[in-house]
Amino acid sequence: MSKSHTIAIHWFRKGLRLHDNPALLAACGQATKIIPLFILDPHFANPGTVSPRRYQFLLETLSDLDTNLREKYGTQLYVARGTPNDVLPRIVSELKATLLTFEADTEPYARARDQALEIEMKSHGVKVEQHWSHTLHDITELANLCPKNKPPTVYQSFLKHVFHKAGSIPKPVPLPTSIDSLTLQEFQTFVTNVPDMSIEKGIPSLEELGYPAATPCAFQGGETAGLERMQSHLARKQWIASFEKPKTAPNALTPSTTVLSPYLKFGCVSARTFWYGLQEVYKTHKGPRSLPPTSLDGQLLWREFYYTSAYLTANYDQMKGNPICRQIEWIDPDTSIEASTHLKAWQEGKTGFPFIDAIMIQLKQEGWIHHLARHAVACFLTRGDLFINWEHGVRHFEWALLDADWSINVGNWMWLSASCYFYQYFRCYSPIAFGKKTDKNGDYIRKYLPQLKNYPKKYIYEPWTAPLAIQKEAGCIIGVDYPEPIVEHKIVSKRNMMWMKEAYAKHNANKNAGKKKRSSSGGSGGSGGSSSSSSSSSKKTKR
DNA sequence: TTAACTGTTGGAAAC
DNA sequence: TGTTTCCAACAGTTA
Repeated sequence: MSKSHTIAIHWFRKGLRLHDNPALLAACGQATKIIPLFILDPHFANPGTVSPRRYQFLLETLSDLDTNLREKYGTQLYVARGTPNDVLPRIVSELKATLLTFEADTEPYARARDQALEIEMKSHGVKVEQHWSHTLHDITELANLCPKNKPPTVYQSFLKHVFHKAGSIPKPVPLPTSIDSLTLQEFQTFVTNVPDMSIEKGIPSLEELGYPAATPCAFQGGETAGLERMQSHLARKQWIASFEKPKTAPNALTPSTTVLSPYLKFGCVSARTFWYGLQEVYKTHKGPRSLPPTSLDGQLLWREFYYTSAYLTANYDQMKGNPICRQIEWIDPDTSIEASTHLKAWQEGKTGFPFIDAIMIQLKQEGWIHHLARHAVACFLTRGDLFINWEHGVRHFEWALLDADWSINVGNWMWLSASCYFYQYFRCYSPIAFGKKTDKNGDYIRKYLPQLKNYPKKYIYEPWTAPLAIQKEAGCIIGVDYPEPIVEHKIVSKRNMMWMKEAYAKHNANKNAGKKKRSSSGGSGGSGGSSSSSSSSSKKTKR
């Protein structure tokens, strides 16, 4: 079979795997020589926006990919430093490559980057091929199926009217049979004009990127570790078939869910491979299975839901100018000293509520917390207790989580803050009661807040209520060795519900005013006018 | 148009 | 110890 290209570059971004990688396979099918390339973009290689934990996970993933390319295909991963839109045109023209393949990406930064790149590549006479393999379906296809191209906000109707109309989910593609590449020496004889990309340096260490040295982590990055994790869970057929997310514990000492999210985020594990693995278990398992939304395949469907919603929503990651987001007058940490202190206490796990603080410490140490733990701390930061804008929560999670996924993270924050998708603001997580349901003894708190480990279980969730004698006996004085609670939950949560009620009333008033205006002006056709204008007048004083 | 129904995962008290 | 009931009551969908 003759191939129409001599040299192709397969650019790894997400999709950091060899299995089910249609873009890589397309490169192998069309070109004689393939350059597997990763680019360390300074936009991401940045201690301010990516935690050391997640960067370590990424570097482990790159290292695993490199090893697999060497051992299975006799090639390697080439790692360049620089901005992709600068690096790629230079490499392409040095190597005289005529094909560039990569996996499609829906995030705004990636969309803008890829669009500019595609134009640039065309001017070099390079064919660009994007393949959809990060999600179950091509997100643009799902977006096109959305009625009036409106972002979905209700899961069940998304499934009914959008997802189930998209046809069957593409089957994972096979591994490449071979990947013929260039040796580093050959590569370097081609690439003579780009010394600053440091390709010969290979995969960097954390220190090279300005991070502290790597430390042991519960979750090892990479396709190999990800597939092993997936397989070991798929082998527990009864557990897989009966899985119901709301029934798993946020404060289990070993994770009560799969922790495949970091691997799905980086594409170490293919969502489709996991999907079909699950379907195989459901098919062969005797007895009933749980169903979406709470089942494991239901979790993958949530992912499609948020990706589609994010793709169709302008200004998705902010409140202002975001058409699906309630406009709420949150207390601003930039102008309120108290709110800024509160935000900092929340980030550092020093709120004085052990359940909240233990979660925030686990997040910092391990880079992963259970979904319901995310609920508890997100509710606490926003409508539950501190009444701080969810955007601050997004930013902290975006920095700290191994699985930080823009579409899902932002969506969950809007959900929890009752800004979109979920509106029952009077249902509020208690920072004291919620954790007790699954951990009466407070073992989770004892693990992550060792200063409290000797507290009697009666007081472990609210240590400030313990008599001084007991505090002394436990070796931890509240206000000295562990903070006093920064707010009185009962009082602020009631106050916040009132504020939420006001914000909702205002929203409805604006909506109705908009309706009236439209009907009186004779329905001039122009849609979506309701986005702005809610927060203008009448400033409440909140401090 | 209206009204009933539904929405992945609440808390606290009563049984 | 586990299940039921009340609390106070929103938005989006469907009949």
